[in-house]
Amino acid sequence: MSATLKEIAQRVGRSVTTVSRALAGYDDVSEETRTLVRQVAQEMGYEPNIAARQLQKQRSDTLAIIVPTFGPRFSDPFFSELLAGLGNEAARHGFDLLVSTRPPGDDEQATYLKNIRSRRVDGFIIVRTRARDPRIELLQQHRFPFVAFGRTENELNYPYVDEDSEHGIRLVVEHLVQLGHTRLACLAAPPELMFARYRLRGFTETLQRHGMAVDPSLIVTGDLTQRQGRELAGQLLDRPNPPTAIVASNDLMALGAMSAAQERGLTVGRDISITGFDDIPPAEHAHPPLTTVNQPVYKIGTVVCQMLIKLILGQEIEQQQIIMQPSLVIRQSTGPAKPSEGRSDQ
Amino acid sequence: MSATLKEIAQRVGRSVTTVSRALAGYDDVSEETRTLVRQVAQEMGYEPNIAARQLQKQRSDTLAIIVPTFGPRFSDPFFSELLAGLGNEAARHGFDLLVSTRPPGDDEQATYLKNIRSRRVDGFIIVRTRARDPRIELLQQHRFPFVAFGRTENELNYPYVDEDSEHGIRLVVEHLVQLGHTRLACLAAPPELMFARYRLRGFTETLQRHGMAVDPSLIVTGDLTQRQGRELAGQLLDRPNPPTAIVASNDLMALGAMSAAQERGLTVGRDISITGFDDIPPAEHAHPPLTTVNQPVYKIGTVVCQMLIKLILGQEIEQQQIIMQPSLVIRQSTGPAKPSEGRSDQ
DNA sequence: TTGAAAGCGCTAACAA
DNA sequence: TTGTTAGCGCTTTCAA
Repeated sequence: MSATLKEIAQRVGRSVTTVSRALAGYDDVSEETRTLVRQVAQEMGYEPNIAARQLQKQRSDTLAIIVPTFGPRFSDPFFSELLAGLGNEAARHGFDLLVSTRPPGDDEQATYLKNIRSRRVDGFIIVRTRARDPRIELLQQHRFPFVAFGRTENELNYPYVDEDSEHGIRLVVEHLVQLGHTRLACLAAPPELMFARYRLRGFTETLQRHGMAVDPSLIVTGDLTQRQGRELAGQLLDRPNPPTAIVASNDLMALGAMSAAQERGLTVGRDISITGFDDIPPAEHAHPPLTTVNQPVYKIGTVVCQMLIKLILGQEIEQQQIIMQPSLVIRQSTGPAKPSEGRSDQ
Repeated sequence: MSATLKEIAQRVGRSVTTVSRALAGYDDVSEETRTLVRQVAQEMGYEPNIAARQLQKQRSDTLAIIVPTFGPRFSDPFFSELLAGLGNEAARHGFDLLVSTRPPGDDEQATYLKNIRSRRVDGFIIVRTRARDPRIELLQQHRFPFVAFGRTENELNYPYVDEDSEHGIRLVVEHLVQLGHTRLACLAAPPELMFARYRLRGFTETLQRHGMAVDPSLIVTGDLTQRQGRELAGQLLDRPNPPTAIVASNDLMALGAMSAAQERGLTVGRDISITGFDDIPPAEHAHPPLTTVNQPVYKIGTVVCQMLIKLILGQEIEQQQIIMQPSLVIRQSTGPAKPSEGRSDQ
């Protein structure tokens, strides 16, 4: 069906070697031969057999991302956007992107190992880094190329891109404090996720810096889904002395929290302030539009991808570790704290 | 680094062939040899080299999906979920999933051709079928395995899974008619997309069946994003004689429409009814929760994937064309039409 | 400027 | 039960 070098060679009356070199653009092929070969290759719709080339070159020109996710369904716009960034950049460099989802755990490790050993891919993109991340340890141990989106606890010496979550949340909290809020709740994320720690730390430290007490009962942990944001925020709001502002660790939970507030007849931005993190498209188009922290996910995807490809090609990387500064996007889901509102006791 | 058959062969003092067969589980290998080989392979962390196997077997055990998308960013939960369904099912059968995004057009075709000719993948998943779909024609012409999610205008004889959009919208419109609505608007989708046609047809035909006029000015076409849903619905609502219900072609636009209504001080489900299609997770957690049509996207992903793998393996497919029946999910974004409200003239 | 030969790691037909 | 041989399609020495 699709042509091989051999077939072209027969047609042009040259050896396979010569055809190969003509196509590869080597200059030790006569102008005449080169033109002829190229033309015939074109005519025959020649496209090199990937497997053969891989076997010979010991490279697959393929990148992999294994999205750590619980449950079969996942639908976070955050990931769609990251995938688009990674995929488009990979394509620009002639690389393919292999995507799979796998829950964290032993099976996950096995999948990495298998891909490494079978030479299935040339490098990995690691997302949602964990405090102590076995994936990174495994990859380092095998000296296998990878770039992470996120840091780890012990700050190993590996290439990563991350945004400064702590700073992002600081901006959020300061914005709320300026608006007069004093009872702030936090929808935190699972503490094994590094970004969750940074965001939580940004929350508590900024409050403390402003001389405000941190009420541990106002810090609850969710699984980053809209559903949980809605449930947990609901519980928070149903308490006798509810918070006047809710700082969510991601937009999805914030959006859920908005629903919870609205279900209780509250007007978001007036009766309660809610903030997110990520700035996914729905944040802008929610009602009211969500105040959040903009994280350039698409951009991060492209940068991560570029770094990984350089690593694979053995090129120099200018900067091995990149921290991007996120920015606060003030929309209408935040507003001044209501004058007195149930402070004091209770 | 990672072991090869040859290395194992040397260690166990057998030929490469024997090792290969022992590992493959052929029964023409002595029990003793088999055990030994397996054990050594295990010890050495052997994993077959994919490229070599592909080259030999002329199969890549890889599926590809090229998501047709305009602009670099895309973030539709619909696709995340479809990807999860496809990917998980593929993994179950030992297949990998290659994901890329490419805007419709010439470059798209070239990408398909390249993957076919280079034997990069064994089959394609086609999504968002178009009325006359060049991808399907190309693939058919090359006799290359594929399964589509969606039909085409001329209903070619190819394997597909689709949901009955026409029926889905019919359920929606009948629900609204029962609630007393008479001025229904439609946020349609680009007409080259087949599902857009079915949904629009479902809209107009159901209205007609109920003896209601179809006002062409109440049918506007959007690009399926939340942003456009918001803009177009806004325009609709700002008219002198606005609709009392808006039927959107997908959830994202419906969610945008809800924001538009709320920005204008309307209470969705009371002052105006809005419906979606897809039943993506945010639909359930919006405020108010969105009345929509449930489409089992994850499930469709798994079925499509199963069919494609059977096709590739040359197995019999029971049913080449599958139409799934979607179901109406009534939530709070729809409610009775307000008594009189600006009917008559204007 | 060209070609013969080897080999990437694997599987399979055939022979022993 | 095992091994020899060939070959998948390509790239890359090395020699001519």
